[in-house]
Amino acid sequence: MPELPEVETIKRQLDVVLKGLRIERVKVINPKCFQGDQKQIEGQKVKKVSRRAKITFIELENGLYLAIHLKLTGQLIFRKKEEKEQKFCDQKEGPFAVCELPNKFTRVIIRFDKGNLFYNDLRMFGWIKIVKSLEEVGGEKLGPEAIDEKEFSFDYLKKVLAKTSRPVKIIIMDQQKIAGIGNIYANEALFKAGILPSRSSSSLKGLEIKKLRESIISVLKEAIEKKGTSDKDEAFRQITGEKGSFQNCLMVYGKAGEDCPGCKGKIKRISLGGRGTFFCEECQN
DNA sequence: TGATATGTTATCTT
DNA sequence: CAAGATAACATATC
Repeated sequence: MPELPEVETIKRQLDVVLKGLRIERVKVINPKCFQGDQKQIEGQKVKKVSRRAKITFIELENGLYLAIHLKLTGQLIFRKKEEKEQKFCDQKEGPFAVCELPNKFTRVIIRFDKGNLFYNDLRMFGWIKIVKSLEEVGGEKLGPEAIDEKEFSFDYLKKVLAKTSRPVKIIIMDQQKIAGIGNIYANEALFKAGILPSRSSSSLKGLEIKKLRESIISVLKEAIEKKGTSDKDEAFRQITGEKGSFQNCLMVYGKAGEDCPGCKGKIKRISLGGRGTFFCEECQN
């Protein structure tokens, strides 16, 4: 699902494509997904596109932002006006195929002078909000960015983990403590660090904390390079409609019953905090 | 048919 | 009151 690497991929691509374009009209097909008065942004030019945690911000020249959260199944697809041919069509068309746009899951269409930005969202958990600041979408509550090596320091992580005995996986997924990690990368980072997801946070030793931090940073950065994860059923697409490729690099996520890549054992699955949790009992402790 | 998937928040419990 | 746990949100898939 869209976590930091997926949103970063979208942010980078949108910044290139939208910068300087003018919003002509906003068509809200499903009002549940759009908050604010679209007249405030019609006619505005895009200054740049940025990201905080899993939220994308389209910054406009009048100082307003379009804040977008994709939640579980949101997609942002940009199609140039003259681009009739639909690229990156899935062989077998699932609910997340973007061959034809708009489709039945298109909730908002933002028409620019040079193309259309389609917001698709099957489950409609996600949203687009017109805001004046990050605070309006909870920005002040967020912890440091998980890929910010300065802010997300060893000392910071050590301090956060020392405060609680809850499972370490739950803590690293808590956006108020560290921003950007979701279920996929929490599982992957813990495997890479050799730490069981259920381990009490306060029981981690200095060396384990160091390894966990390094694993989080390296997994996220590699996933950004691979342009995110589009697993079997997954909604995530780049703004062209193309899938990401980090699903080919997953070690444990979604692999219950399969061989562990590090030993002879099998990947186990448990539920932690109501989320699927994947690990190897041999390699993680 | 019902269990399952997920990010965030609201709400309940300790 | 805060921390922690859990339900709710929507819907397609197996």
